[in-house]
Amino acid sequence: METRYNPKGVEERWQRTWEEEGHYTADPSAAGEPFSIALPPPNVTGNLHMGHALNASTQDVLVRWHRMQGFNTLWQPGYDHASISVHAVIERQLLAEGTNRFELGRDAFVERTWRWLEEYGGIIMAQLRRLGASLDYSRERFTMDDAYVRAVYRFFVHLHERGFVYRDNRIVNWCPGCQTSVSDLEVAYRDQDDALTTVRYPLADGSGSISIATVRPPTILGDVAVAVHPEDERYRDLVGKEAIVPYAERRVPIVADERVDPEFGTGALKITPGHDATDFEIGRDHGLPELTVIGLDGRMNEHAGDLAGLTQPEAERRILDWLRERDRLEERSSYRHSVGHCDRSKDRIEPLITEQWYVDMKELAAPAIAAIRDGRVAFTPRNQAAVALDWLENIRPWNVSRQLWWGQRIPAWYCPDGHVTIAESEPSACSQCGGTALRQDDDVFDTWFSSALWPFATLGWPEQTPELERYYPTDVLSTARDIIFLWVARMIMSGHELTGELPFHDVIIHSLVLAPDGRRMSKSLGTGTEPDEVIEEYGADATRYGLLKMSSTQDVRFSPGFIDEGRKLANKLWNVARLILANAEGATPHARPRSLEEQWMIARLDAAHAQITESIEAFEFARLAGVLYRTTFDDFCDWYAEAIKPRLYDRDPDAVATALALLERLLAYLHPVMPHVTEEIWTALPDRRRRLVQGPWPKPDGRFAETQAPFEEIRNAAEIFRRSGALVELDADRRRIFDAVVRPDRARGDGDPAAEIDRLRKEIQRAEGMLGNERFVERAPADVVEAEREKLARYRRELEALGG
RNA sequence: GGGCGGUUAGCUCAGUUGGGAGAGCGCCUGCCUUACAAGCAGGAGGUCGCUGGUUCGAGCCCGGCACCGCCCACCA
Repeated sequence: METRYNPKGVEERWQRTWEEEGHYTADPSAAGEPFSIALPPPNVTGNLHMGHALNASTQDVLVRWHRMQGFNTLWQPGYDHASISVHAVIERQLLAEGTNRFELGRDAFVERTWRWLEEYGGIIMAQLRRLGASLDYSRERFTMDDAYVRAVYRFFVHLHERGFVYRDNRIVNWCPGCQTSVSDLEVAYRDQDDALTTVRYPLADGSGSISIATVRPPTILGDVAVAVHPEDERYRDLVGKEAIVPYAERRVPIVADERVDPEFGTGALKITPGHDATDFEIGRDHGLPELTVIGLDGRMNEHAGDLAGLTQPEAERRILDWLRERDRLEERSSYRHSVGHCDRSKDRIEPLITEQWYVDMKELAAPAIAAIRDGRVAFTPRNQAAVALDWLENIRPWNVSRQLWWGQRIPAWYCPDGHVTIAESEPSACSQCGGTALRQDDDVFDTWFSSALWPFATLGWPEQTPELERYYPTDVLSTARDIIFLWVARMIMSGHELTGELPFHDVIIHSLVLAPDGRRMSKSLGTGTEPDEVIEEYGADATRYGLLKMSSTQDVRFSPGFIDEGRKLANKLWNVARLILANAEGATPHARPRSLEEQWMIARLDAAHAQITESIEAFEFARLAGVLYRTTFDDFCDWYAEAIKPRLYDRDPDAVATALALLERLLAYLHPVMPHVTEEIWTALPDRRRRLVQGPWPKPDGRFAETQAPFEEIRNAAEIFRRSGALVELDADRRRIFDAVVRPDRARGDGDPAAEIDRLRKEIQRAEGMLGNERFVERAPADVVEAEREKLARYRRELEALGG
């Protein structure tokens, strides 16, 4: 064995072995309590980023831990088809080839996407393997699998039968780049400087004018009204009159509406229902027409008169010139406001009125709200539940249609008479008139419409498969904060609605990994660090450990320091194993822990067992990593291994056998976090009949809890010795451990006893002060007071030992 | 506008019912010690953001303020 642990070959070899031997493969017919997690499906085109790696590490701890305890585990992998992201990639290619999807045609486009995915998609599973994620790779699912599409259709038909599905002309967030609508949740608002233009609208009766501020002059052509606040004294007299829209020279009513902010601009608002969400609402309430002057391509459309066909900046120039010539341009000022951009393409969102499919979610939200409220779905950290609840309680209709080609095409068919038939498979005739010339809807579903079914559609729903029977509901869902609404809330709703059960009972919201400078990790900003690079440099075990250590807060800056800590831990473990194994030849398998340090180490492992169990059950992975580090470094290596070293060199059979037994336990505890190095060492232990990956998970011994106190004495004595060089009275047994660990020849011994005496006197003063305070003794908890008494006694003993 | 989180050592972060300020990295000193120099031993370094309050006692609980990050929301 080499003196340094080198993870490279080791990790790759074990990853292959575990998978080939089928340790990850779930068998619904096998014994054991089920434990299952559905991996949040990464985008099929995506690369593993730090957030994925962190999330996979935490899930793998849970999965491996349960597997070692004999649970029948399934960690379900798969991909999301990510319709809009994939579109962006393919369309960029087409653009480079001087064509576009419309020239190519729908069938060819979809065909090309499939081919491209076969070649370039699906690299994340390879990256997850490299991390050591124990997913059942044989069960990979895709949201575009035939069976999965059938589940999506069933979902839609079900919602339709329940009466929740409808079509409507509403204002949507239109992305001109992607040529589709996107949901509110996929619009990112960014501050941007624009010009605020104040324009005079003449009153129709010639009695004057009303000034209105806008950041988008081209939309003036779509104005159908002017609105003021009903309480606004300045304009009270104008309500009910008419104004003339500039350029269009159209007469429109002046209405009163409370949604107008009298403080903003001039206090008068132009109403453009076709191009602004608020205006749309106001327009509907006042029964105003809905006029669209900008087309799906972002250019002025046929309703824009002589401006038709122009781009918006061109139209804006023409309108401004027109206004200037007639002295209706009152003011142009710089104005900073937030503007919506498409999350995917970064194009500026164009609010437009289009016909879309909607799902009324109110009834579906109610059971989800109840489940979160009463804890049947518990969030960790707890406060994230409030975030989900707030959204669910104010839930709005879900626009589920997208004007894209890559995705599950909406199963709605139109007959020439305009009737709509919704069915799970292509109908032969219109459900209303029996017409047979049917045409399927062109749109596909919002990507999240299919991911909402992930925990059960991957298991074969709506078929009653053995997998569904055995592994559903799943146990835990682990994901990042940014998709609580998009995904988590919707899974809860759809799961309850379709399966009658909640899809999981725990939701873990893990930290967001930021770049070292505190910004979001992003390839385009050059602030990203790829997990692959980190694994290459430090190894998968170290990476897993480091990521878990980073997982405790809401946001965390990526720092290699934690990964390096993991590398140290793996190396330490490797070397202490070498120490024990180098002296283990011919060791008897019977472990008889006789000495104090052996018993103490068992007690420490018992304590670790309890802490490990608590941390994992509470999903406190950073704490788990800390416990493992301290148990390995401080307890096992610095104290126990040092103390037994002389006996190991003497090949004391009991010491060797005990050391092997304890190492075995330590390896098991570390395995969920650092599977590779632990399995590698495990295999070198004598008489291995099974893989560590299959357990067993060690049980606490429980016999030696009382050994902790005398061992503390030794540690305290060593502490004093190191600080002051003063020798401390110990009995022979304790003296032996003390000598083995402290090694006087190594310690400097030139400490200052006077300083230590000073320190102890201060401590004694403090403790005496507390214990002398009547209110403390009366009011503080009894165990706290007792602990102080013990400390005081100890300090006094130590002081005495120093001759102070 | 509403909500969530953060502010502790030079850096990244722990700190579990309020009771002796911690870890890793970095820095300084001494060691190639028969597992490990990716190591060992020792050390320096902090008014726990500011400010009131509760308490015998506050990094922790309550009020206010400042700054940072994120989420939600129809400000033209």
